[in-house]
Amino acid sequence: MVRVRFAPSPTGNLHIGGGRTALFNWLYARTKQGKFILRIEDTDKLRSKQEFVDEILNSLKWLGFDWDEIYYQSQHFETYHEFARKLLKKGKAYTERSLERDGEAIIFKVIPQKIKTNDLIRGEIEFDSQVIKDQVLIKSDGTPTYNFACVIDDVASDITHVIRGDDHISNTPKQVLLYEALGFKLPQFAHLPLIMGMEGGRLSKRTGATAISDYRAMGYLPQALVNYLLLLSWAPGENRERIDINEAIKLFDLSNINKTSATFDLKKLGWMNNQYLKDEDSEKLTDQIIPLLVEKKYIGEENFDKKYITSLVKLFQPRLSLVNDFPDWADFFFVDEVTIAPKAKEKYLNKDFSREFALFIERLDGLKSFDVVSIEEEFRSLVSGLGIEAKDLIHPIRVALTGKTVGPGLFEVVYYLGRERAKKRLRRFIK
RNA sequence: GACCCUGUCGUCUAGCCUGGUCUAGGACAAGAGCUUUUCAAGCUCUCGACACGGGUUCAAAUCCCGUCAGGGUCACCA
Repeated sequence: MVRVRFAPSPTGNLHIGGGRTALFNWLYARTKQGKFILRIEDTDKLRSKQEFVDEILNSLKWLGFDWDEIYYQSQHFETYHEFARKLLKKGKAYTERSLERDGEAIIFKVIPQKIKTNDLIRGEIEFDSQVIKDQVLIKSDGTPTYNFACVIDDVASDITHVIRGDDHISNTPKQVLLYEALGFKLPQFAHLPLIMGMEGGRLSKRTGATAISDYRAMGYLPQALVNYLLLLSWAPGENRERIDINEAIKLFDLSNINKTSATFDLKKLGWMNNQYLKDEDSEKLTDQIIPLLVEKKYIGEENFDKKYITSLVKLFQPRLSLVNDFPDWADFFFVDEVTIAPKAKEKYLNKDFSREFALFIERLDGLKSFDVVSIEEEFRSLVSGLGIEAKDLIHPIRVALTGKTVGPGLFEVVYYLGRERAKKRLRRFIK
């Protein structure tokens, strides 16, 4: 059975690169109906923090990656020592006492040889152990080093496929040497290409947010982020961009993962998010948006009309690229005084519309049924009577009502604003 | 510096394994236009790439070699 693992160290948040590694491991496990093991690499006592463990677990859950087992390295220190002692006894390792440190380190002797590994993504890779120094297994403080613990744990957990970032390629020969010295069977290795920032080099804070939780906070949908990440070194074929995770499980295979590192492109992520936002359940989205509106003091914490807000969400859904854009885009539905953007005023409210606005108010007052269709009918009849084009009045009215030059269809805006509020906003421009 | 990995539109990629169907396909971005209402939505169109040089071959994006470029790793960090 396929058993894979994702092994973050809780010395920081789960970042985009880690999320992608988790994704491919999880996907592979689900594709092969194997197990996905989460291993917390908390051997560094000083830098490991519980809050990071929580953060990583939450991010993973948010992305939708459930794990079958969880394993903490800090609970297995005895095992590391046991195997280190074995190597010592076999003469494959030695101890060393340094002047600056207390305690004794256990160090692995590297014997000159050629090491060949067959990587599932890159093919055959050959190393010469001459370039590898003797490896510390147990540090003077008694904690294991990364490469040693990694090997012991992968064996302890029966890991069949080690799927990890490209940056671990040069750790592979060191680990292979340890597998051989301990007489363990080698797993299959698969090294994923790295994700780069827009300016080249690793994705870093300078290039934008790196933590998965940041993307969550900004208003990206997990499905969109996962879909985007998936496309960053894998393609479902048939020129498809959107792919549902369950479909990906059917189509995924390690063999068609790219070898080339990919640049993280926020614009495409934004487009992807919009694709998913369009189809997202409006009520669910509303639940996500309500706290944002509360925060802006657009609504109270208790008394608000959820149905009404849901209707507004529906209005903006097709054109929203971030959930968090909603409060700013739809602010005119929630504030008493709309602020008119100077540029908007200059573009569409640059002359006197007193007569037109007054006539429109009259039409609104005369409406027996205040609904989107009727509003539009009255408006059309008004402009044809005035002998002007619809757009000549639509834009000025939109700016007067919303303060913006862009937004949902005008008649929907009037309808959801309500007759009285619409009239009040128009009157401000009647001299 | 040493070792390792990688090079198709600005970006993500299809094609490469199993040479001809590739005057290289799609998506994002950009630009232009359309939409009896805006665009940050939708539709249409345009721009735009096989890193370079040498082989092999009737034929190379596809196979081989070299160069160059980018990236990664060289800790008692993980």
